[in-house]
Amino acid sequence: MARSTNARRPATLASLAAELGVSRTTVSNAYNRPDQLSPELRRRVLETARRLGYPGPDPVARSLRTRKAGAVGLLLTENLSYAFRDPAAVGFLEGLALACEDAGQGLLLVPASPEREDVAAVHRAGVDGFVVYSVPDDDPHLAAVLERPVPTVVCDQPEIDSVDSVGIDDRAATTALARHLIELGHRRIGVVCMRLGRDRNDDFVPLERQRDAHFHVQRTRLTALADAFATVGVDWATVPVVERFDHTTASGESAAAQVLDRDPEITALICTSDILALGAMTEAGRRGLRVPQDLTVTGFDGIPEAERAGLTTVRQPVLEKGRAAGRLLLDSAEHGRPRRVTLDTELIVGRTSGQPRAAAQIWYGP
Amino acid sequence: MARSTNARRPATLASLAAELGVSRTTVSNAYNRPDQLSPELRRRVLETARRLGYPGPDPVARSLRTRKAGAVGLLLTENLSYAFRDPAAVGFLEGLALACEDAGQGLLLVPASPEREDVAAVHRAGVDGFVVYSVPDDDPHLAAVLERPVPTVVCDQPEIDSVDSVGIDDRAATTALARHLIELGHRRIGVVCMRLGRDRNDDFVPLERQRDAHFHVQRTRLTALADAFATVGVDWATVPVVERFDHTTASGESAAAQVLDRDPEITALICTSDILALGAMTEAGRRGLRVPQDLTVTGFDGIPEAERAGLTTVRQPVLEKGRAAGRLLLDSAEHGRPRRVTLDTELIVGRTSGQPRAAAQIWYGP
DNA sequence: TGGATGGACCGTAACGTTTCAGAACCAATA
DNA sequence: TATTGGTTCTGAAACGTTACGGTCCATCCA
Repeated sequence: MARSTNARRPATLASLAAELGVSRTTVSNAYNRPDQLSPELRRRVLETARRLGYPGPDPVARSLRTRKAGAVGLLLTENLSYAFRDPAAVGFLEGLALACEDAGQGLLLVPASPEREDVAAVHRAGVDGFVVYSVPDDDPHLAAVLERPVPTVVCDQPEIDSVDSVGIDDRAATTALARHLIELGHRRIGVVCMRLGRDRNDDFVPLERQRDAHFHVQRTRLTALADAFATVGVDWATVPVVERFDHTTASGESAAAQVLDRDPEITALICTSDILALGAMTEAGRRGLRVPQDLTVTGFDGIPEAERAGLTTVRQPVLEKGRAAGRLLLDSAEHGRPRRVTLDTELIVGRTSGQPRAAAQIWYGP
Repeated sequence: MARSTNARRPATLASLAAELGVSRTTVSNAYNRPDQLSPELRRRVLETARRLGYPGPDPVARSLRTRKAGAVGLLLTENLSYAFRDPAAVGFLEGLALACEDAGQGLLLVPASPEREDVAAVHRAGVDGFVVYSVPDDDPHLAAVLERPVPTVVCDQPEIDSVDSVGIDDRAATTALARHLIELGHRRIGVVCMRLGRDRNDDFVPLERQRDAHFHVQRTRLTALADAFATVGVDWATVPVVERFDHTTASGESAAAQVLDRDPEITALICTSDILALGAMTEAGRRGLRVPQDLTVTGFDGIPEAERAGLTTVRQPVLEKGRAAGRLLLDSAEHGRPRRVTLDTELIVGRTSGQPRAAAQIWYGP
């Protein structure tokens, strides 16, 4: 059977050069450095390439030779569904994508689901650097990234020696939020937080688990809350803290319910993300609790939906965070010590925080 | 000056083999096929690797040899900001990312801004296939993708010979929407659509430009509207159609204003996306027009925000679209003719469509 | 006419890996 | 003892490209 010309072994730069009777270098130059050969020869090369079905230099072979992949890897060990549904994560992604686009670099989403222990995807990623966004500090994927000999920027992670990082001052931001609540008079509070480790624990969080939390951001916020409320005599051990693995409004609802079931007397429910807070508001409404008269609810992030809802929260510049991470990674200038970028946050006092009933009596009482 | 051992030329599989006095094959096997060598030797290999700082097989070299990049390229020639701000696009991305994750493949966002004529990024992308999402049919990036000898799936694009595609029946969906409005009695309408070509034209759209629109989806929807309204005697040439380059609610606002300025008598404003429709509602409110009593507004996509707003729209399964595109691309089974996946849509009649004033008089008059 | 200049092109040597067919060895079987 | 079968390891050949350091030759100027 005669084979069509298409079916034969695909053309390469070398075969094209042979066909033309020129050197491989010349063919390479025809694509990469048009000024290095005569226009006439270049035309012939390109025409012959078309005739032979040569699709141009193979990107992988090129990468091998030039030692440049032209892409940045993004590691976010989060179930991708949640990542794309969390406006804060999407904003980060947008910022990072913009930085990459500006630099003409691709952005590779590395397939690393939390369940999958398989680190091979990290090894297989052909990238010039990694951005690691909010993964547990004991995640094997993170370890695998750090073993790769490429620059890395971590974001919302504990600082690592000799690795650049981007983040906010979670402690200061949380402290400001806590002070706001303290000044309003809240002393009996509950907390809803995101997952604290790689294992699922949709339940109350013992002090030990809070202290050993593997998500740096969550741990820092909890500690800051504990410290702030300690200054006004609140025993943190008595504060109900509930954790949710899935980062959804539904989680916020059920977690709020769990806290309120345990201690119906709390006057404020502090959530470590807006998504959770929005769910908590739903649950409050379901119980006939008015916000903020009966219950103060706060979030964290400052996503648009929270703003619309008038949520008291901490706004953080998520897009800038992504952009900063990208810039840091792509700015290849030599730098001795690791660079740290800390972005500003802003306490947004909305309509969901107010004085607790008891405090209100003190203020407005006889 | 003595150099630290770190500064010397990085270790490779070959140098590691030399150090150990074994063949390269054996070292390769130590990483990729542990069952092919004795546990003892494997331990030695891995230990020596650690000592020499060998980070494991280079992913690019591996890709060159295996002819697998382990990643899928996504081409969306849209300003990335708008892509990440459009819930429909994010939903698509989520679906595609899920499909890739399931298959253990990476997802590479190819940096191709609409302004940038530079197609090099497409050539440079080390991927096993491409997904092309809603780019103009004359986009040079698309042409570059089609020249690459890798499988491709196009989405929301005109069908291309021998290329798989995913989409919805835009014509049928739009026709259903138009019929709904026609049955309500609307005859005098205005249209707000997304951009129709690579050039910016934030203005009214002549018939010719509608017909020659390079965005398949927009073109199809406009044609379907024209045909549907033609059946009830509406001369499409008299229908104000306004285009906006940027896909934002602000665009929806200004476009609605432009239409209403031109013809304040219209009873329905049809927008080809929910984002635009939400903006149009804002503008209607600003003018004191009640929706739907004074003005009917419709969208397209069925994003959550539209649902909350009670928008009359067409819901399309954006996540499924992304997932289907990914599955199609990654299902490497040989298939003769190109595959076409058409997903179902649903007309959502919300609170933003009603009878026009004139029609209402007919119904409820004396 | 000699020498300098610069454009056009070339040959070789990597880049770091996987694959494939087999070699060497050893134990067990006939 | 010869044969078989299995495990463990090897050598050489790709995979397709670009970097580097040239050579060659026509042209220009003095």
